[in-house]
Amino acid sequence: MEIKPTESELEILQVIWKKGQCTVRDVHEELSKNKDAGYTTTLKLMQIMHDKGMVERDTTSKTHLYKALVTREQAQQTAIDKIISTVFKGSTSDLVIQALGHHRASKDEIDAIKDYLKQFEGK
Amino acid sequence: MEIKPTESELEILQVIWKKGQCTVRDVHEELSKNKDAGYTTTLKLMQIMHDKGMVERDTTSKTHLYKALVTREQAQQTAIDKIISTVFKGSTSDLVIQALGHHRASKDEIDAIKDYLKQFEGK
DNA sequence: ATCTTTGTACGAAGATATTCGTATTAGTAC
DNA sequence: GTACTAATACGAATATCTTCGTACAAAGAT
Repeated sequence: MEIKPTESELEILQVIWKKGQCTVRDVHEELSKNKDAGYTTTLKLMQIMHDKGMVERDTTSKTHLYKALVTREQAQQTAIDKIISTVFKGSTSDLVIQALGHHRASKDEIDAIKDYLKQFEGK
Repeated sequence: MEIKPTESELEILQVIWKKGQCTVRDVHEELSKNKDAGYTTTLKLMQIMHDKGMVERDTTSKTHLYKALVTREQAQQTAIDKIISTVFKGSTSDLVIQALGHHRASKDEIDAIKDYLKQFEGK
């Protein structure tokens, strides 16, 4: 299945990923902090996401409860694949170096990456 | 200035970045290899990119010559910033590790990254 | 000079994404 | 029950992106 959330869908997914389970109102309140859109706009988007199979919902009570079907990891992978092929000429290391260069990582983060790289030692 | 090339614009930029300087025909031939769209579609898109200030063009001769004004590095940075904030919760190291995990990097690439990380040694 | 080829300009149709108004329904309070 | 509130459903307007047909202009071949 092809996973390609749009801009707005990603904003919504972020809220759902964070809270785990959401009503439309939950999502809307959260989005309202940064952006100003009508309640029914959020509702409609979430309905569309449901149609697309990106989220599931429990409709037993009047107020529906939404959960993500697309995991954050899937979305991460899709996003990485896309930018590696479109702007990084297929080079993973270019991406990594560029990322580290402009987003000053903390020492812990650097250490985490170094640890991660150790597994390639013997090769 | 906000740089946010669309999907199609990115495909075109890739060709321009690679060749440095392009006619519409150059770009179109290149795109035709993977995709099948009309010549005037490519032309129109490049005109729009010009309107948006993404490319400049030399119109002294009948056949116009296009150059990119948006650099690959800028596009890379924009792309990274966006996915770090939308799907990686702001964590650069998550991005790096996820990237390395799914795109088996070559030994040379790994080495390049290790070298790069050395500059953080003393900190 | 005319014909053919190759190019640009431009408008408009089609596709997709976003926004919102209005109608309706379910629950709550009185 | 009636009125009020909070929710969903749905259609339609708007915006943005993509595609292409048609018109016209410049250059080259005969």
